[in-house]
Amino acid sequence: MEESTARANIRLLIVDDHPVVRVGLSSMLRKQPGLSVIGAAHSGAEALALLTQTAVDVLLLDLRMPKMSGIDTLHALRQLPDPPHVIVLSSFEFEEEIYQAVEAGAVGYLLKDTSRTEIIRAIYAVQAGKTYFPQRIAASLEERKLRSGLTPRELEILEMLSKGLTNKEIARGLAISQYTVRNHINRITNKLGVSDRTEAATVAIQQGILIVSR
Amino acid sequence: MEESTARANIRLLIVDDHPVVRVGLSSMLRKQPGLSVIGAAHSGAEALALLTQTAVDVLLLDLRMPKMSGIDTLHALRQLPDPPHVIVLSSFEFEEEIYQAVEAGAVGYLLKDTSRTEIIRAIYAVQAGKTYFPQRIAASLEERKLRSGLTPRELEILEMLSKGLTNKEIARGLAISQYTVRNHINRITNKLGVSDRTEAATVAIQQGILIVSR
DNA sequence: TGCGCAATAGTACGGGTGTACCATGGGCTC
DNA sequence: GAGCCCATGGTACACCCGTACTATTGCGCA
Repeated sequence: MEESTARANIRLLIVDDHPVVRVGLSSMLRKQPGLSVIGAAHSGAEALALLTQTAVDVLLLDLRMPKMSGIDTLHALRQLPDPPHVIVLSSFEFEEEIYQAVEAGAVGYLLKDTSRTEIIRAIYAVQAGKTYFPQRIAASLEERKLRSGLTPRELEILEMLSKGLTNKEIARGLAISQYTVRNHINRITNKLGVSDRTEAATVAIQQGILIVSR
Repeated sequence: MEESTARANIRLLIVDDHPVVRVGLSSMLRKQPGLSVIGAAHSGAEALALLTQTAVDVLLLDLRMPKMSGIDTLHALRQLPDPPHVIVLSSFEFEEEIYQAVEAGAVGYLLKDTSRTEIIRAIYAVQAGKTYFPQRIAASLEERKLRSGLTPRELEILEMLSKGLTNKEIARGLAISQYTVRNHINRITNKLGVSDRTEAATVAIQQGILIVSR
């Protein structure tokens, strides 16, 4: 909780492992009346440490960071008594990533190619308790599951298939029949509108249905 | 050509579609003695227009931009009478991308999570006619082809296979025999150390051998 | 209670895939 | 010219895959 009347400023914390982005965001936001950038952390851990000492209203969080990812940080933030509103920053639009971030508690999402005005708009929106997603993303967040339409089981099999496992191997791994696996894969390729398992794997990666870990 | 004695400053041009990055780089570099940021373009086209009017020594170029990509911009730059030294900027380390950039004439490469000091070091290096690549990347640039070891033909087939084409379809597309295609694929899976065409596709995407266009 | 859906398992069949070979010709280098 | 790699084409064989069905079970929702 915070003193409600004595302060007009929204206190911001920037978390990004890229110096360029930290400097860029700070420069963009620090002289904006109504906002005050109280810090810029280079890691989720540093941000959490800062948050134990200082109250923060809105946190701008990079998703892709080494060691502790943005998603990890989001999970940790939820343990705090009075967590800030988190706007997630990402360089590319990777739907699975956005989806995970929202599940983990993010209330806003911005691509890094967003204008100063829109960033500020997003900050005010989330501070007011609203969510802020670019229209296209708001729609795709709803439609994402429907779009792929894959069931949990199908996603599981899709992931195994993309690793080069045969139907038999997948069947063994899941303790089901190879025929069932084949049926699942048949539904997967139908739903994705692709011709075979190979294309299913690449399309799934492209669409962010599958996350490739490097 | 440029007046050789009257100027000590290295003239920089920043090209990035992300306002955050433009502001960040400008802030980082503009007050550095010896450097002078003469502009920040949001597209390759804008940069090329600027270059017809002003001489630039070093160009900091984002690879991933809408419409005209960094690679496209590099190709266009090579047509200029006195092209600047280009340092390529990227958010992620995608080897195929770096490789293409180098082929297209980039002499330096920086991840966007690079420190101010290292960025400045890179600028001075390329201005002096040297190349600048983080050590790991310099090594991988050499080893990349060896690591995958794929021939041009194999890469071509790998790309087609990842789109779900069958051996016959690939054969038809390339006007060769399906047996030849199968032999190529056999060599591809052997070289990549994978079990089948599906895993070959996903591994190739992971390693940046294949670029997924969204 | 009944309907729909997900997950399961199966059969039948045609065609694709992967492996292990062998073989030839073109181009490049020593 | 010999040696090497690349691309090409082929045979034989075992196995995998994709499609088209059918069918059963269990869960959740109306």
